[in-house]
Amino acid sequence: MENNSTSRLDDIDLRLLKLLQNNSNLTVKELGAKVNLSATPVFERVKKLEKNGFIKKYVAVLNAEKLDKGLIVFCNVTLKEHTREIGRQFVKDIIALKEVVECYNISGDYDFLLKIMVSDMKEYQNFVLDHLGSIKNIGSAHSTFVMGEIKNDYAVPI
Amino acid sequence: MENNSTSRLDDIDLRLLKLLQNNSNLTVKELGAKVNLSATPVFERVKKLEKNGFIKKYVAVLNAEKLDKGLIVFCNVTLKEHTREIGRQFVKDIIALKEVVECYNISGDYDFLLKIMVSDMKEYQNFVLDHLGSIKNIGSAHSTFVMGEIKNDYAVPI
DNA sequence: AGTTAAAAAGAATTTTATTCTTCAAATAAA
DNA sequence: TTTATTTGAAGAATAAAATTCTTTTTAACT
Repeated sequence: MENNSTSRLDDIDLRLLKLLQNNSNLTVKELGAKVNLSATPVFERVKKLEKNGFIKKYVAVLNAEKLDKGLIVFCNVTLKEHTREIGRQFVKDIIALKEVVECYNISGDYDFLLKIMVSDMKEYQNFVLDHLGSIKNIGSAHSTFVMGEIKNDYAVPI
Repeated sequence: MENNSTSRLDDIDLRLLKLLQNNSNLTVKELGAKVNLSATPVFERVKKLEKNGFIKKYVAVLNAEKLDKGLIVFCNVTLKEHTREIGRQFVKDIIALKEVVECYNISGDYDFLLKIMVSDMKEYQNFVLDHLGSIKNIGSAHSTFVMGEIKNDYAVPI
């Protein structure tokens, strides 16, 4: 079992994380030039950051518009009942819907916040009627449409 | 200027995109094994996907909890006035706030939806008082706290 | 069938990641 | 203050990957 005390981050580790969450294709040599180290220590630091779970994975960020998923909708939903079993089933159902790219259990008037990506209004309508609508125990659903994306870093603010 | 007609995606391209948005560290050889091609055509296809803008960038996904940014807050805000100039200034101010990792211009009762990442309630309070509070022309702000993250793919549903 | 263009494969090359060994600095013990 | 001991970094050597180049196959068209 890994202990947190084995992995204290110094300033250089943080700078490496910041650089990598903006561009993970930087070579260890390029990273080294930015943090004033040679390739080897950079390599070892990055491997350690991966091993200790600070870096979860490496992914390609795709262009949603070019892939015809340009309409983002936030959907607030409430459940009719709040038993553990009903919550569990809802979560299971939601995870199966590929259009739902994020889902959070939230405080306030609603129980869950979903972020949904589709091509357009028509596809969203179909999604609600065919998929969301058939999930059991949804009490209410309130959709908010994204008119413009101002900022999306895909980054933890460190 | 690139034209869309120059870049029609076939089934293999789509499979490559799906694979890469889950794990961009797969080698061209590994990708090839999954789509039944050798390294070279996979390499050429991926380069083309990058060049044509289907792949925006490659990033490391960090562990927010381990980096002490485990509290996610969605904040709905309205502006007092809706002139172009006031909107422009708000956007400029928001972009400068590193805690705001996403920002959308939305339909409905509010004007903007912000996704904010901080360590805990105390830090959120400070963020609201010191940063959000000092932005001009905010009419109202309504915070929704994330109690649990159910799903977060960082992926376009293709 | 024969010609041409596009896509794929395989070999060759270059670049990068990875490992290994050595060195220097910092820390702890004496 | 000196002497071990550990830690982090550097540089060289190696392995693996990306990238390029050439050849072959496939598919479309005449």
